[in-house]
Amino acid sequence: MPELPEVELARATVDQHALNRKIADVDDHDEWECRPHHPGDLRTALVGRRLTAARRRGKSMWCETSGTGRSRTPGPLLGLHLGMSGRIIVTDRRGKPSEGGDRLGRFATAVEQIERKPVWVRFTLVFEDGGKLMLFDKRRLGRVRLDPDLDALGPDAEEVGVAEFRERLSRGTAPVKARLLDQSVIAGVGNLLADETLWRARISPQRRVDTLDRDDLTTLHKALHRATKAAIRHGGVHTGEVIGFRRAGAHCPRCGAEMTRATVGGRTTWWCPQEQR
DNA sequence: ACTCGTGTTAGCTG
DNA sequence: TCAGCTAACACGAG
Repeated sequence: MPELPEVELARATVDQHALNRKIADVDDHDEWECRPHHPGDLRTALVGRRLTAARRRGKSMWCETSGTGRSRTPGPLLGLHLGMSGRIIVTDRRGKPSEGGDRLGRFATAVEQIERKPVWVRFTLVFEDGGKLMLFDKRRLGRVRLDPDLDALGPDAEEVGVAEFRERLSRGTAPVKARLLDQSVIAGVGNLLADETLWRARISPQRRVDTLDRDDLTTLHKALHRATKAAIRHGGVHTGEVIGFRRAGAHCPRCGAEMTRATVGGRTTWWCPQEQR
């Protein structure tokens, strides 16, 4: 589920509903999700503080925290990574989930899921008012950590300018899709957003970056920007124009040619062999 | 039973 | 040393 658009929606939910509520308790028992911390570490670091801001770069999000008591010194950053299947759920004092930027009805499912699979709640902040911020993560590839290292991330895919994009993406000889997926080059592009972007730009995922000219890179930058914006607006990367056609026997929604599948950059990749060159 | 997967990363290779 | 690639991670879904 989570690529940049989903993480941005999660960040917006935290920003709108979880800030400035005092943290009364923390459930950080999941040693895998909270590694390398140990149970109680996050609790000790966070109880008594408030989240003061929700930030994001690529697929990584983090919250700034306040000082405790009289201390004005800010607390640690709380890093939240959704991994492959994580989602953030914030509830109010009555246990009702916040709507966030999400569609109607989605949170009803979230509540049902939590009730049906409480073990998939890997991390919880309990606020003084009784509400919670939960990381619900089926596959357990998400991560919670204090003061996460963000230095390895490239510029955010939604914000990077065309000149820097061209310069960073064109370095090396890898297939363009592998380069798009490399979070140290550009942060935020996942498997589906990469396929959507390349389809919009009419560029083959297998094209080596050293064969792309200036115009190709400009086109790609514009496609990435538009695909990302559209995904955020429509509620997730799965709403992309070509995503529903990433399956055997499907045909390109623009030209009708049969879609092709291969592994590129280590991930299952679908593209239109007619238009994407 | 067996394969696949919307993410990240340690470890290997040339 | 580095760019690039693979396997492994956890665990449910088909």
